[in-house]
Amino acid sequence: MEFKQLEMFVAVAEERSVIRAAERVLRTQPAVSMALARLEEEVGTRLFHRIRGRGIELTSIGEELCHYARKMLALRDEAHAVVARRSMS
Amino acid sequence: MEFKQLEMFVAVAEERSVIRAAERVLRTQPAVSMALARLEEEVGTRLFHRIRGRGIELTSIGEELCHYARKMLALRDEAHAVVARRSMS
DNA sequence: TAAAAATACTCCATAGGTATTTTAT
DNA sequence: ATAAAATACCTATGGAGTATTTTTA
Repeated sequence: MEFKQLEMFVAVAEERSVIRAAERVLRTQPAVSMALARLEEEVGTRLFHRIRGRGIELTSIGEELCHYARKMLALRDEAHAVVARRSMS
Repeated sequence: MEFKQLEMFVAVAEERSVIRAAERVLRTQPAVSMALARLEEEVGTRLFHRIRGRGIELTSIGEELCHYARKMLALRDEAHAVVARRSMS
């Protein structure tokens, strides 16, 4: 599990689309597609329902993971901010 | 910021030694040393006081980041556990 | 001179890009 | 026929190992 993966995962969850998520995170569609595959591989479960030609949306386990993903990303940002603030004062 | 880096960072903080941290996380001393350097580079601040020939210990900013690091790692583990539990039931 | 971290270097794994294929509508 | 995701293939970046150097006590 990597922060980069989590960013892509959350983007796909929110956009309900790999292509749009890819634009948002400034990567290509295959890069995002494979990142999801690796994440699912790692956790050993499907995180999305794929509807070919239509889109993609979270499974219920995916939704649960998505909550955690957001928390982790938020913590990372907060950590950055706190360190940045303290290091300049 | 990567989870791998955070694991190494916390290990060094707790062991107060790059060498011992490296053993603990099953990596080599230079690997850990460079991971710390990259993390410091990224956040733009010193996270440790180096006492050559003696050891290494957290700066006050390092301590603050260490709290966040532990939280992020704990969340990751919790996320794994939750997904694993739900995916088998 | 011993103990610990940093640096130099090399190599390899893999994340990511381009191109293409598959699948559902 | 279109739209979207998956797959194949290739390349380059950078993480990690071995060997060595630096530094302080």
